Amino acid sequence: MTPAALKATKGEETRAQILAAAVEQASARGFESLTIGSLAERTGLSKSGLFAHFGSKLDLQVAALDEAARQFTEQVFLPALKAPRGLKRLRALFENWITWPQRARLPGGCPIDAATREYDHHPGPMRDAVIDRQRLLDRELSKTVQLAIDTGELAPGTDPAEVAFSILGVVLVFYRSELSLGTAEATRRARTAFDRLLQQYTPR
Amino acid sequence: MTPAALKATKGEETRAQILAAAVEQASARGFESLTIGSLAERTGLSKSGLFAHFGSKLDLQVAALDEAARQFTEQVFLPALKAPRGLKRLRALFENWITWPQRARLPGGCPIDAATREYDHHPGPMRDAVIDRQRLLDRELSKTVQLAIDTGELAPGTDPAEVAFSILGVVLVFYRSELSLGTAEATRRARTAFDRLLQQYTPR
DNA sequence: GACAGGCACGAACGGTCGTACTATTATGCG
DNA sequence: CGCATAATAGTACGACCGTTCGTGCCTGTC
Repeated sequence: MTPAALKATKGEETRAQILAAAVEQASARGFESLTIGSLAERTGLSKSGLFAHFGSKLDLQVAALDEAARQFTEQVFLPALKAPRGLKRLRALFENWITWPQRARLPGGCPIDAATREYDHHPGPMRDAVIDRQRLLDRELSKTVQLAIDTGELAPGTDPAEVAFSILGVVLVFYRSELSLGTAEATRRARTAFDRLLQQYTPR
Repeated sequence: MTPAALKATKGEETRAQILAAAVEQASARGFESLTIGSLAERTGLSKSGLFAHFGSKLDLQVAALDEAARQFTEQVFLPALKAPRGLKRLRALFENWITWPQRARLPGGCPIDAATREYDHHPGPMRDAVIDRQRLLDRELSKTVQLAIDTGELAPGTDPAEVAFSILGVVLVFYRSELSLGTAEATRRARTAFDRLLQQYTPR
């Protein structure tokens, strides 16, 4: 009926709701916690009814990871593209990144962070998907850094991958410290670390 | 019999073996994967025989976390104390830290890293233990940084907690990048990031 | 009004989970 | 040695796991 969702059949809508719940749960308790039963209860479906939307539990997990990545792209990466290329865009990306879990109502923190740790050393489709995402992220982050070099805001000769590596470090320690330091304090520290990091690479 | 383990009864020995296996498994698949059955098979005990060593699964998990922390202290922190206080000790600590999983034959990476992500947002004894460990680590790391300020190797007025925060970030991104970049490349990048970080705070 | 498809349901399966209980074996001390 | 006790095995339980299967409700089409 609604013009924006012309092709959304009933089934697709239900599937989307399931995946939304799945991402939320994965954020809090990890992708391994995505059991058919618990998700069925959460969404008000029967186990078999929910199961029918995916061929297997593994497919469900992969779909949930894809959905999480989609949300990340949509809410973190794409909005940053509105900022002018260079440092401003890099800063916007960083800000979107560390505020994403709160904005997206993912109380358990970044689900992709969770997935990475869960499947890093666990061969299978989930690990493959996780590594792909990680490499993609690295590449996009490096590109964003490169643009800041091109604009002259970062020193020429700067290794974009090196900067991307360190930025990811700041994001990870932010996520980790949020609980022990509190969000406000962790945010403050993360911004300071980010600023000092960039300052290192700015031309004098 | 052995003079070093005078008071080690049979049961304590078995318990130690169980915990060693548990830490190894937790490193690879997380503490939530520590099931009675799988550990019993791993150690050649029966389910009930293994279970008798701990009152519950939760106790087993907590004991495994304690054991992992003990190993970390023993193999990462204490050896660094042999280095003279200041930058040398800080560097030794960092080096021990990022090489620990390999040296300790923990193919799944740092088990405490795993535990932190698993229980960050999951109230209960495991989370309490994890947060305690994290705060303890922060404190010890900050102290080590402070010593490098005292020796004049880092600039006076440096905030030790700020430096500790960033160092932890480098360690985390190292762990994460090990798989996608390979250990050699990740180690190289981590060392570079660590050096540049310290350089920021060295008196000119 | 008959029919077809998409969707969800309930019941049941073999399996593993954590955890009680009881029984059996191993150990270490006098 | 003999015996108390510690250590392990055996068995059974209810709960939940992922999955399969048969069934019925809706909705839209001829």
